[in-house]
Amino acid sequence: MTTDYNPKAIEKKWQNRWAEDGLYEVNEDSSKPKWYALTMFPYTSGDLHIGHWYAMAPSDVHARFKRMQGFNVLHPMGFDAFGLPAENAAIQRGIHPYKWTMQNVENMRRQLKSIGAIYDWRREVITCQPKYYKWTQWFFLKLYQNGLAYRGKAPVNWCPNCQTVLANEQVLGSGGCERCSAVVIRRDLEQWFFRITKYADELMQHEGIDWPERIKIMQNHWVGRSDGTEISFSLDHQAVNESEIRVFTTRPDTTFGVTFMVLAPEHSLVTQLTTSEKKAEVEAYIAKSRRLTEIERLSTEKEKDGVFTGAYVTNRLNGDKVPIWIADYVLLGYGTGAVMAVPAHDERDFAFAKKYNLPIRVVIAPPDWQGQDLEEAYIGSGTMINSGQFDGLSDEKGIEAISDFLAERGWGGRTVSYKLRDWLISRQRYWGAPIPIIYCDGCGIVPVPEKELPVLLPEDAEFKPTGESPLKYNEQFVNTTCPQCSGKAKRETDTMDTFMCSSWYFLRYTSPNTDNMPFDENNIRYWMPVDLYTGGAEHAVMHLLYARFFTKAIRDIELVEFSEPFNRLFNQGIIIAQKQKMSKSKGNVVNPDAYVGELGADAVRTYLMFVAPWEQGGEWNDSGISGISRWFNRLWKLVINNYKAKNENTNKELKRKLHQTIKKVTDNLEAIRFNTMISTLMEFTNYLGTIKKAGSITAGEWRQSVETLLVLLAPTAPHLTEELWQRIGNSYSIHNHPWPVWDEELTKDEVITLVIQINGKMRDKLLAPASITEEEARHLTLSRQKVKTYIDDKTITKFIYIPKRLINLVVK
RNA sequence: GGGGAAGUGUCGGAACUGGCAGACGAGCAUGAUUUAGGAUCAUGUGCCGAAAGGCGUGGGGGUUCAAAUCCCCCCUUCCCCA
Repeated sequence: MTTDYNPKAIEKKWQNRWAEDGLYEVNEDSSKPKWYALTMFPYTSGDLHIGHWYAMAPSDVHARFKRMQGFNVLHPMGFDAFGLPAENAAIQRGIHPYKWTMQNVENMRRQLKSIGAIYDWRREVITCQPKYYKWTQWFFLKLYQNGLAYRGKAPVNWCPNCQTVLANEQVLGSGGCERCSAVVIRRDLEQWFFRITKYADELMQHEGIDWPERIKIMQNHWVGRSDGTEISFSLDHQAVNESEIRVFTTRPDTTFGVTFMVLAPEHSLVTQLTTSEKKAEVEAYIAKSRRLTEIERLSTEKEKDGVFTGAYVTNRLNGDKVPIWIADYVLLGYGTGAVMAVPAHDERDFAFAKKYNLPIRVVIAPPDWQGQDLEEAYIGSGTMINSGQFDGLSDEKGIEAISDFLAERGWGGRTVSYKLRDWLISRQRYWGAPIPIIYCDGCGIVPVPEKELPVLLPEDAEFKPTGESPLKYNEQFVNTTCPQCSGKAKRETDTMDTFMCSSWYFLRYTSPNTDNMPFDENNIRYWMPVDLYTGGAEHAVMHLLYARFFTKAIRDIELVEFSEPFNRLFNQGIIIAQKQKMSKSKGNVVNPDAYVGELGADAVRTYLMFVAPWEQGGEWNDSGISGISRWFNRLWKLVINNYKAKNENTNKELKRKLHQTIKKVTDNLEAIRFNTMISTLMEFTNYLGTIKKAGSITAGEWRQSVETLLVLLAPTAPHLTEELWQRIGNSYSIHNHPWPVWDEELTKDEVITLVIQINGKMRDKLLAPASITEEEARHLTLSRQKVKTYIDDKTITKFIYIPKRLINLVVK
């Protein structure tokens, strides 16, 4: 039976067979080492594009490799199914979010199956299903009971178009909404928060986990720990109870240079402090700054402006009266919402002082400074001056000395500040997990009892084009009774940020059908933590930081025993087309289904891995994928057509090439270097091609070589190899075949090429046995005719010999 | 402005701890074969040069017997943050 390679037919055939046999069903098995290979689950957008393939196909290859190596491999798949687009579809097209989402799931599941991955669909997780979000709510209650969830008022990013709160990460650099681009404004709302800041320091520690350096750096920037000093300025004001205003600074050594103070416009003391003649001006300024986004306020492009409140504080170190200003470059949420301004030594303060003609007092002497006015802020180091008893100290020593001095007198001291803020999880939306909280006039905030979970989303919700949450107006949902006093009460109508759903889905895969707990303890102990987590780098600070926080939080609640969910993280790059990111508007979107239909899933999988290093991302190119197709066709014929041996002696070179190939393919897979792994397999195929023509190995060697090649290629091209495996008369399934091992001794070359350089330039080559000594090499080199013409009448001043590599003669 | 990654043929990309630059694939060229197909096979393909040879990894300098790889300065691109 010799037919042509027909990927369409064989792929369908084997996918059906594998599904029928449950070949990839995975169960806990303590007799095998486990391997948890996780790919970030996709959002239910409706269509599996080439970017999904780029994320999923290579990770499946790696998981299959581990499986063949004898690991019990969990490589699950599911759907991140809550989120705004489903709700927009409901508003625009009148289709219920659940229906829209599940239709998308159907389609994407079908497309996912065409990849030919080892997903065990019995373990599928869909976050919008009640059996899943019941446990999302349960975790909320656990966090609440343990003081890690709280309700608070806070200025939030509000998109007037979507009518919802956005996380900082969801606001574009331009200050627009991530989804609709409308200008985001600031607004105060009662919200639910998770106390992620409690874990700020632990989140900056990545010891013991193998993550890309740049992701760790990005997370640490996001947490933004800054060690500094808090300084109290005394306040004496009849309208205000407080007797001080505290500021945070990393430069307490410049405290004698403070010439004004700046408060955030939202600072709680501003209204009381403002004098009557300044009131109108201040109020106008506050109104103006409310319209600006945080990004705009902090932008270095924007000129710093502000308003004097008419009030003063006193600098305790030198008794100076310091005027209090407000300016929008100071944020309430960072530090104390107040900064001491030292124009001589801070760029922003300098610009501000120049603009409003405020004094500039130098307290750190710049090099060669003669007392003249500064042209610009001096932010470098130097000796303290104009600082009373601290004069003469270096700025470094001054930081210590002043901090200590303040601490002794109770005027402040060393402290730590973070950029990280608590995680705001409330969303004024329908399509998310409802926050399981009830508000009772008598009892206050009452958590929904566990036995009443899940708090279901009402099916009869009405989706208004205004975008307001339908839950708010659903009487049946809102009105309830208090679990404590049985009186009339109202439900929380906000739902949870979908990052909450994705903070624990990897736990659910271990026990997707456990119904009395979110997961089975034994299964968690068996599978977790994830051994290899792969996905896009765009999740560096959001999902990955939240998932780490969540894990640490439930560790402290004693639900799990580990601190880090993902041992090794790997970020794949982005697949582009025609030098650009793919997008519908550019019309350069590559549709994987079309290529799968024509050239096969195996070719698409292989091409995506071959095109470039996975972490780098690559450009889709039609002639590139046809190169893979050609290789498969050649391989097909090579294996199918009979081999005629013209030699009965075993071939040492073949054995060496075979073992070198096994070694390189294995090492490359382990290191996640798929492109070179594939080129190694191509080289071996080409080598077998020349062997076949010559008939230079025995029939037994031929069979062994072909079988090994198929096994090595099996993770990459699972359908093609299964078909050929069967056609050469081997038993089903190649995917249960153990991974080949190599013999290090057999990989070593017996004959080596020594490169001969003269003065560092390559002039000649020498074939020699690997066992050659330096003396022999020198002798052989000097007797070469070509070498003689170069050294001629010159003298050899140096003879460099690098065993098995080269000889370099330095001549004069 | 700060942080990170990267610059290698016509293109995607190889090159282990410094040791033959350009593996593998694409493209192109020539030839073979064929019931003109985006098939298959063979050969060639960094640049200059007739050749000998010389020059070549963004640019400039340095270390070294030897640099794509290490160090310093500069330029460009991309990503993240402000």
